[in-house]
Amino acid sequence: MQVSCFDCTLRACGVFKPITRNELGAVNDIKREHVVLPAGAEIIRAGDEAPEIYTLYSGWAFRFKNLPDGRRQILNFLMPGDLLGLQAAMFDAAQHGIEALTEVQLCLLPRRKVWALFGEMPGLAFDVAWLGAREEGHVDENLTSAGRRSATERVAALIVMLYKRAKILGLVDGDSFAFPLTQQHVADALGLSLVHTNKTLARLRRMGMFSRANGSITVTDPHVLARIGQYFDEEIPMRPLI
Amino acid sequence: MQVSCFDCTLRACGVFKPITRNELGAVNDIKREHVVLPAGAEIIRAGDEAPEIYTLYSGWAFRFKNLPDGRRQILNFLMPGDLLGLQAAMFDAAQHGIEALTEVQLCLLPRRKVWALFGEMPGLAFDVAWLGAREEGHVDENLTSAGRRSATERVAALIVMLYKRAKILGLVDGDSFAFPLTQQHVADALGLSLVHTNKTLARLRRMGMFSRANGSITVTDPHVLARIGQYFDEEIPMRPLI
DNA sequence: CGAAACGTTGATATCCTTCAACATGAGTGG
DNA sequence: CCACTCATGTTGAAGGATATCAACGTTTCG
Repeated sequence: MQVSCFDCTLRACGVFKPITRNELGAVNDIKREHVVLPAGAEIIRAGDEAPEIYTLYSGWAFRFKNLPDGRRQILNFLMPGDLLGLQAAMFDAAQHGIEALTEVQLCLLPRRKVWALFGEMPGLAFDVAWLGAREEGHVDENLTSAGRRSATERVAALIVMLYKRAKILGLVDGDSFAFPLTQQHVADALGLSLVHTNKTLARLRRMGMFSRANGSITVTDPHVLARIGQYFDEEIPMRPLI
Repeated sequence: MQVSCFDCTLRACGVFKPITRNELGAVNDIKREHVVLPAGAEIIRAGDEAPEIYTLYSGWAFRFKNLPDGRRQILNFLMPGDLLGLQAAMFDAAQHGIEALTEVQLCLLPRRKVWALFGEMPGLAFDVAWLGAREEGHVDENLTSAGRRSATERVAALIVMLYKRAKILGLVDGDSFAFPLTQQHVADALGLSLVHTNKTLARLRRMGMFSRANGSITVTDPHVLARIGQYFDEEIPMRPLI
């Protein structure tokens, strides 16, 4: 199990922008525990007061909102290197839930200490804000899907988006990567019914856009899928530009 | 025209959390220009490189994305006290546009100086991150509308949301406030067609939920409208909790 | 083996979109 | 002052995309 931030394999693979040894030490100092939770675990519950902040070290999770009658909207997916609970920690109560999609390893960063870090390590404060802005960008894209893309476009755009993120993290092998979402997750992320999601996935599969086997997905041609999904992002660079 | 941050009428009306005289001085030092733009002006264009950051001093604006074929999704509305262009300034190019909904007054905060401020005034760095998190919360809510609410619920939720924000800003008189959106804006924010938006608005109006006159909207009963819209927020406090 | 979660498929219903036409009001130039 | 245009709002009819309902298949796992 991961212990010291100095040995962090995430950092080694270039997920984070380089930071100074001082900054890394400061992060290492405030990191409290290394938590492991199983798939399906609730990491943050809507309404939680004073939730903590975590770095997702391994595994996938998702952020979501529920309407009073139980309808669920997934807001965005979280992958290694993402910060969990930042928005929630800023307010007096979490406005959303976060649930683990796979087994996850989390690095606990007590909120008070993160705020304290703002004063001591301004570079890290910037990085925290940057991670928040990147997450907002993902939500923006998902809102554009739910609001203005057809079912086929939504599914295609979602798969490409996840593919690109997985690729950056080095999780893509050939053109395959582990895909832990059920069709219900896809439906709740895209604002579609389960049945229609199933039929849309089947259509794209029959078109040869992707294939699935033992929990993995293989994307035949990311560019074609991006065109179908009307999805064109400008590669967000890892290193914030100051 | 507004000149000094020390005289800022926004600050006087309690929109911002109190900051120290030092912090205020620092903000005042980096503030460059006071810009006035007419309704419809593009404040930030998607693809802009190195856009600046602004505080919206007066007026309304909105943030949006376009698909290649022109379909438009409005991501969130911006009201006085909001920070414009923060997300865009963090990356190498803006992933969205920002357009003025009414005539707007903007306070220009050069991005480089804002980043410099992170080092000198950690309290302000926190506030910037907090404003970003609040905006993300608005996008979350809009995504939940587009993905999981019916047309009637979406319209109701949008009106209540804007009502509550306007109320906090002191823009609500009785239960009326200036409402500069066209039905096309409402449609693009909610992911509905213009025609269906019109009919849904008409239905809610006939139900007596609200009325309109010379650019203003009057909400009959915010609580009823919130119930129709399945919209229940916990009042986000002005002052961040550290 | 049985149960539970997940996936698939067809039939039917409905919400929302699209198309088309017209109404209203503001601004503009003759 | 009128004619004109353009943006915006309104309404009805028809079509289509997506939801809902129902049933069954498949996989996983205790």
